[in-house]
Amino acid sequence: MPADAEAASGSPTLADLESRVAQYWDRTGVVARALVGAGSGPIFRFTEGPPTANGRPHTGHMLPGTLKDVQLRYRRMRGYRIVTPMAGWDCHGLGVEIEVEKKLGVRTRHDIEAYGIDRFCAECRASTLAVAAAWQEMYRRLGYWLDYEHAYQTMASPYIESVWWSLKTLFDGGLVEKGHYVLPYCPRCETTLSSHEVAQGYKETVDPSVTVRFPLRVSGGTPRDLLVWTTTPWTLTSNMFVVARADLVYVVVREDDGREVVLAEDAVPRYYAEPPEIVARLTGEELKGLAYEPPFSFVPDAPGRFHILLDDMVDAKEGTGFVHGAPSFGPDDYRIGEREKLGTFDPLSSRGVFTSEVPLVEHRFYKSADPILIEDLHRRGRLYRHTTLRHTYPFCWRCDTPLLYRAMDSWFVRSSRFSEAMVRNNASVTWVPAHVRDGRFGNFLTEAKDWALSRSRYWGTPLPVWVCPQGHPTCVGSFAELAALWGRPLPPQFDPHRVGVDPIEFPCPTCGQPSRREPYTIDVWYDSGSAPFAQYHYPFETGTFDPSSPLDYVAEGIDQTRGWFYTMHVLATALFGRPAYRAAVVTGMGLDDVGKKMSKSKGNAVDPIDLLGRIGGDAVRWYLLNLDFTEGIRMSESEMRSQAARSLGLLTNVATFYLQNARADRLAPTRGRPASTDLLDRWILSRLEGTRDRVTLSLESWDPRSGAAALKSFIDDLSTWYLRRSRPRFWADATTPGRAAAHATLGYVLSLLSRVLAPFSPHTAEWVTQELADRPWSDAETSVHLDRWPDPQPAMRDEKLEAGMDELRALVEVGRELRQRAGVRARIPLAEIVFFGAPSEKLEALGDEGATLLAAELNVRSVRWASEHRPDRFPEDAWVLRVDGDRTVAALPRTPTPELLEEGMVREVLRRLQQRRKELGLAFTDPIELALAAPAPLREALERRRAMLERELLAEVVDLVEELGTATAEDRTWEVDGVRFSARVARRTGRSTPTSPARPTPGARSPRRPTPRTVRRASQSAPRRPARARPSRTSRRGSSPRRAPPRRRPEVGGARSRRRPRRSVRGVRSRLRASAPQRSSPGRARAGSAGRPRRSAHRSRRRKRA
RNA sequence: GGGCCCAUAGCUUAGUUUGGCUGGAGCACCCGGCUGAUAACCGGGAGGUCGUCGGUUCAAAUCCGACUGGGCCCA
Repeated sequence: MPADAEAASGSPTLADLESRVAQYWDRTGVVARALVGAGSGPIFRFTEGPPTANGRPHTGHMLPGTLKDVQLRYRRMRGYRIVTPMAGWDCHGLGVEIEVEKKLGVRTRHDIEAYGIDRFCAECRASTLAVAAAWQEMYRRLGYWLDYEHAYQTMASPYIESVWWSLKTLFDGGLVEKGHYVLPYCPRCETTLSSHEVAQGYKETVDPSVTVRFPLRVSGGTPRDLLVWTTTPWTLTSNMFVVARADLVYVVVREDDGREVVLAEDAVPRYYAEPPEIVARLTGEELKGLAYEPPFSFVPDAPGRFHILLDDMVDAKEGTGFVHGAPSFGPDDYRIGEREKLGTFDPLSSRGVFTSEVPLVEHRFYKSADPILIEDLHRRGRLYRHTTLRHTYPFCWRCDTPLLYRAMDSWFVRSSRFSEAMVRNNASVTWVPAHVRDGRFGNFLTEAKDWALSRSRYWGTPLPVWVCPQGHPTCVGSFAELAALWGRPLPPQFDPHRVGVDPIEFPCPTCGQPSRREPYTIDVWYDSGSAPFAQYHYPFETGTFDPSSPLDYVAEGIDQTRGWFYTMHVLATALFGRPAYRAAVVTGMGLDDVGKKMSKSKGNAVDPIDLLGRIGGDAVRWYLLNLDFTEGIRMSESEMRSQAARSLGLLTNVATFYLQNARADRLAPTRGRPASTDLLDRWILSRLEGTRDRVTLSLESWDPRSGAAALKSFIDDLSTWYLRRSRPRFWADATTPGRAAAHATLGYVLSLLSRVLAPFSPHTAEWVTQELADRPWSDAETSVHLDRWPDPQPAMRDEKLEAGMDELRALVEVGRELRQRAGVRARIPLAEIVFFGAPSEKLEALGDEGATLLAAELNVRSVRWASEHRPDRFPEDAWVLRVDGDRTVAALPRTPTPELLEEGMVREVLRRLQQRRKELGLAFTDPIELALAAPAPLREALERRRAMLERELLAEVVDLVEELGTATAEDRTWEVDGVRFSARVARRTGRSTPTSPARPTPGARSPRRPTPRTVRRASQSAPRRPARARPSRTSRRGSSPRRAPPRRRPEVGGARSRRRPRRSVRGVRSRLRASAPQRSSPGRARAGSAGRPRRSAHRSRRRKRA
């Protein structure tokens, strides 16, 4: 935003403000000081969830960063020592490899090995660092303070050594084992895939849908066939059993050809249009153990094979109620095969091609074998039905090859063995939102499966297990241990990646034969789950890591429940027997501004760094913190802008006001409670204390939303009520005590508010703090972020006062509405407003000051309460407002007295001249020369108030004339209520330093007479610029007739309907009603009839009066 | 296909735990007013099938069920 925008408003834009603040932080080293922390305070354990370094950050990543930063700033201000605010990068993994593969133009494992694993990994390392730099830049602009210089990296040797230690610890406890397990496998890439890779590759596809006869082996009787349905006919080559469900009802159906088939009763409608002839009904239990003829003869017969088994995996929602089992090609199949000790049969090569074990389709890719196999079944009369099915199926997200689930050798963490402990440990975790604990996360734990750890890849932590030809595994837990086993020192630049460890062989400790490393890397999620201890190189260096203590706080996106939240929890439970964290906050994912998931392919992804550069980190943070962040987050730049303008912009404006006015008196903001007895001062201090309280509570309960809402509402009250009503005091003469009290109060409020705001909007809070400081922006290394969190000050809180003010503000609304309905502008003073009833206790608590405040806001001379609601109690020529339902009744005189009218007109003139001053770009300290032309009555009225005009306008010369004389382009003419007047305003030339102040009149408004120093400060912080050219409102008003207010009948009882009032008007009104005599008046008119006022021209009447 | 969560005005949302006043705000829009920090403020207006359908109840945004749409996770 250009500098002149700043000048126009007097406040900087958020983006400008932030760059100034960021420069200050850089220059003074405040960040480093804050990160070091208080030193002696209680420890707050924290670990930054390491972003994966294979893709640039997107806007969704700003949310967890914001939440974490809010909490860390708050804890620092509470005196905690953050252990540790270290940034971290998750460096390994297939994602990084793929980036590098693209860059190098290689596709297959063979290509990589030809290129050289060492060179390939070096590229991976470089790629990682480049991505980390982008993350750091995003976080920096967001104001997320971490120690980036000492960021932990999962690819660093010490980190890897810690991971090895943990693996060995688990291995020694029997929790890391080699197993044979069914995993998603890409036959083209020749590797298993991790679950999140598989999730990326689901696509709709068409597969064969075949129902096959499995003849039961029965001696004699009618032949009976089990009907078995599958969409993967190729797996029938490896069939070993059929599964039924014990409690399912199966029926035997006699077909037209006399054969009998067996299927689940629920499946009958899927196979028969007409109800078939059913010859028998059986439960699954009764079918158990029956033998059948396998569909093919490739699987050797062996005890237990080719029988009906029972399992709950079966249901009758689709298919026939029988599922065929091929242990090598399905997780359930494998589990049941293991249970029944049936062995495995896998006739596929590593590239997914049938071997000679299945001669019928030898050399065929598994998918393309289907038609041949189906044809063979058909020829042998085994095919019952053959159609196709459209469904979703996983494909390799890299090469689009259909994946297969296949039993493979793999290393596992046997997490299923300690799932109960994980559930137990989870019970004490505070989750936000709470349902995650027993919902999604809890479910994962209860059903925890073994964790497939090994990957057949290159860029990752190598699995530190060596195996000899006898199959004796040796798990290595440290570099020193490896050297000892090897019998010689590791090279000086030892790299524990594959390049460094693959060549190492050592004699098996058990049998002495040479052991070679298992050629796997481990799942990257194990790396990041190790962060809480591995970032310290525990246990080789203990540092501040305490194995018995969970982290106090973590926050990440909901996608991490199965990711980082889970792996940390598994490792914390297995290694340390405790939960991984005490509080976990889970956020929704980032969506675009129409609520769709952001993705590069859709082109709707916004670059967060660009966004932050445009609108600033505080605007983004403020938006995120005021949302329900547990749901999907719409990243709407325009919303961010407008919400920030409404709160943070208001605050900077209030601060600017304070600086321009209050600072003139050299009043430094006090840290102690200002001693003012003024009603508004006491009120805003009470509101401040309440706000501090709510913010504290929200941050203590890990959910900043209610705190942000409290801050928003406070800033609104500060600007739109406290400051608006306090302005006259700021303009009072310098010697007036009320002025000093107002200054002290506002300064104190801004100072304390900036501390409470600091965790939420660190830049804005710092700006306010610096601007208010004795030595602003000095190199004294002061910062609001080095301040302490404000202590509770219960004495400052006065809830009765707040309640009373709420009622008062509700009455203000009634009064304003009344004025509008009566057609009397706010600028024209009126003698009184009358409310019927008695002021409530709450309102009474505000005392005379309350009445004065109410009168001032409504521009009436007095506020009167009439106990009885009688027409003769109304003011002369009353205009009565009655609020139906609540039936607050209030009245105003409709006709101002001549004196009041005159005063009002003078104020109209004054107002336009002030506007003119502003148009001319004059500072409030610039003196002017003024020539004013008006018809006689108005001119005389102005003449009588000449001194006041001079004061208010800082006009050193005032010529009151009938006509301005020779017209100039600078002249302006207005017409108000039919009265025309003109003015010529010019900056007073010559010495611009103001001369002596106007004679102080007690209680009267007077312009500030700042000291020269103040003038300089004011212009420094808010350089003026020429006024923006914009259409003159006054001329517009002059040329178009004012919309007349609605006519109302002045009689009592004019009813109208009213939508729900704001604030607690209701309470005020119902209490008013209690004392209103005709509360049940049957004459109450229906809304919309008598109460609906007609539009009518009041203008002529007002003109007449004028 | 399964699990968890969500759906209130064009947008952001309060209210849902524990059913009960006429479902409140803010932004944007229209009319009017005010304004010496303000892109602000004040009054009025318009804008809601509380996602849909069904159930429980004297009474449902709120409790229950199904469905639709969205998000995440799993398959």
